[in-house]
Amino acid sequence: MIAEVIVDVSAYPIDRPFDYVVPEEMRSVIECGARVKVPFGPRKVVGYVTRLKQETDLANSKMKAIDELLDLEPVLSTELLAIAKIVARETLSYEIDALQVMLPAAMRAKYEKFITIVEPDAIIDEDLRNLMQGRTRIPLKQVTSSSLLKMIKNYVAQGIITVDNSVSQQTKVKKVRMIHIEDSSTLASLLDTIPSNAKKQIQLIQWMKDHAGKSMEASKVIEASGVQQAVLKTVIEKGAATESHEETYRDPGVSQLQEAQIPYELTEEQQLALDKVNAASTTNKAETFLLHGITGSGKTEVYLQAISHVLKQGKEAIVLVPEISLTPQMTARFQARFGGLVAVMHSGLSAGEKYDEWRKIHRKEVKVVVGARSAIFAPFENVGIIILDEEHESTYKQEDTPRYHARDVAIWRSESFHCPVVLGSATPSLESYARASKGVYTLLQLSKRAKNQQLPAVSVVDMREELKEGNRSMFSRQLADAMHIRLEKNEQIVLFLNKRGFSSFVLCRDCGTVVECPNCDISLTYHRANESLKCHYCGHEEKVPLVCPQCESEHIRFFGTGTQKAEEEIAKLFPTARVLRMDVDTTRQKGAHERILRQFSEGKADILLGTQMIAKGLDFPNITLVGVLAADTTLHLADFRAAEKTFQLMTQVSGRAGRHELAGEVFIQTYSPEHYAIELSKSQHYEPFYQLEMTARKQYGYPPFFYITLIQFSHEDLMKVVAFADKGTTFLKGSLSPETIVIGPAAAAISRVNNRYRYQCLIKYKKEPKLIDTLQQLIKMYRTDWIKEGLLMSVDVDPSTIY
DNA sequence: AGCACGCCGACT
DNA sequence: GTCGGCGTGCTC
Repeated sequence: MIAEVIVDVSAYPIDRPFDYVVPEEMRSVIECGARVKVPFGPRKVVGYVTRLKQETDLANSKMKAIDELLDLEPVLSTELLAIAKIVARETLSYEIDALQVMLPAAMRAKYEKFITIVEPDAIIDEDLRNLMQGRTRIPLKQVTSSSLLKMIKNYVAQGIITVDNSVSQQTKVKKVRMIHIEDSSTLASLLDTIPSNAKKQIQLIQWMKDHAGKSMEASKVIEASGVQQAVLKTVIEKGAATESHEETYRDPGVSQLQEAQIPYELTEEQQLALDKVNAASTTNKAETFLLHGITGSGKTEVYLQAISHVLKQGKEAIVLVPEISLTPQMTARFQARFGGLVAVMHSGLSAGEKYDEWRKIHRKEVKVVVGARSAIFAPFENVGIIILDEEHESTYKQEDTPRYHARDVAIWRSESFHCPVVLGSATPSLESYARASKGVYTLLQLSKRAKNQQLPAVSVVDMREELKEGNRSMFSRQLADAMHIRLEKNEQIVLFLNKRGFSSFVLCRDCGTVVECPNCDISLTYHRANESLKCHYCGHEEKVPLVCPQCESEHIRFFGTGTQKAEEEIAKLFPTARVLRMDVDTTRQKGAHERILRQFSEGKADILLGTQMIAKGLDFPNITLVGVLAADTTLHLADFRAAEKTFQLMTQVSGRAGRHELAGEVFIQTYSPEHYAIELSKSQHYEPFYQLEMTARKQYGYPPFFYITLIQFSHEDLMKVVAFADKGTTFLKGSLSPETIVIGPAAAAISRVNNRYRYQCLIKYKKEPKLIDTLQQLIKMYRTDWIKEGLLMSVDVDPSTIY
């Protein structure tokens, strides 16, 4: 028997299956999708079995045998193996990368070199003896001094020391010590043998008699009986109980926010949508739905009931949410409805916790997974429905290899399982809405709010007028007045600002110099907390200059507005208001999101001030006012999705107000009130925005009218990057169809990051059968020659941003 | 990607 | 003379 193995080496010539002989003893147990340890060249690596066969063209003499079978139960189903092939092909990534992305990071192999002393007596050196401390095998990386390293090399040559490579897994299954208490008669007779001065032992056995025959965790026994660890140990040795180590799951802690468990009564629209989705799941139809529902229209309830429906058929459900730690309310709702059947997967979990959640899915102990992007690869084998909430979110596109889009993977998987996909959004991506309009997806509309509340009244405030009237503050008079009223009424306010930090940049008013990052072509951001300037691209940090570095003028000051600056201004204007700030700086700690949101939900603050992350999912009854401090920030980005992003953001943020009994009001402050993305977010009407934006996309040749692929080049040397970008672009132009448009090369919007110059080239096409092939050739040239000259090149099919 | 093999300069 | 620099080529 021969196994085709994809080995854990990300390199161009290695990106193909290698044949290995399956040793006799593995033949009855080995399966596709299992991990194996194999010899590869002079070393050992982990690989994935992708096929088992009897024949090979390869000379028998070349073939080696599998070293070790790592999984008796395969970690990847044949379905996921097939999906990995599709992902690798469509995103032009290595198959091994596509396979690895499907598994929790904790399962990835760890490679470490070790040195082993074969002849301890031959080692005379004092330093080496000290380092070894009597051990015969230590990791090579513990040897730090170069003189010792040299010496070891010598010993290796003489055969006194050997170097070996260990391939281990980072995976650790958490074990707990369980105590199994004997029956009461055993305990009673044991009690007679305990000397009367051993009071603690007697106390423990007495306690055990009340719990005779039971099994419980050692820590619980110690806590409940009130004795020390040592006493327990002695008593066990005397035969009062037995102990064992059992597997357990780490407890990531369930969100505190709870919701009603009973399904809500559906509105007519919701029921209609649900019926259509249920019909598809009942008849095993791979149909993609676009559930377009305005904010507060109760999309989640439709998801929940559609999931109930598939669970009743004995199938599983995958639910994707943009980034789950942002919406603890969402998870809480799923857990309240489906209880222990839910696994949660998001970036806030530790590697061990993720691994445990993965194992619950793999063992089919849960039926529903709620998670961020990578949860699309949940190892279920009988999926009945896949849901992507907020389908327009760009976080569904992975920004590094494999650059897959969860929406695409969802549709591929739905075809394997013959199950429906539900894409839900109040502001669908133009691509999805266009597909729904063409009938590729089935459009489901929810046009009314579920509890029949009014949409909030949205006002657009022209900040140019404010400036003219002499108001230089970042709060317009209208917004400030509205805030005063809410504060008096003890209602809550959400303020949205799309920028963290204190202010966007530092500018000299005499010579116009903006302080820029020395490594990147971007201005630095002022951070109040440590009086520093930070680069958000490379992490460069420096002290705030007191005088202009160019002209030495003292008239150097901060411009623009960040969340920290806003917080300060609020303190000045509304001294009594209690403010919570939520941005990447205040939420870096684990659980900080939940803590801030809980504080706000418990009414411990009047104002929640935050960036992007507060736009989604907040659902608190007492929020009646939403203010967008600067709507323009996303509008003028050099990206074709800028208008769409702005409209989506405005609509999402506005949707936070007045979701319950109290009516909501929204103020959008902007310097471009006439822009259609802002103008139309006032009414929250998606359709007119869609029509206008489609006209613009058509005119400029962007998605959904054209597909796009972005090639990025970067090099430390400006001349070299230009030369390579030119070479690449010329090649593409010559190889692709004449109808395909190749734009560039041009300098990227941020033309230098981390001291590397960046150029890019954009391919636009409606139909390009040669695309994948041509890109493969380009990548081959890069991998074989260009990379050696220090060039970095990336290919992004269907990029989320070209900026 | 790693790792071994192999062919030329500066040191004990 | 040897140590070690990194160019070249291979991995079932």
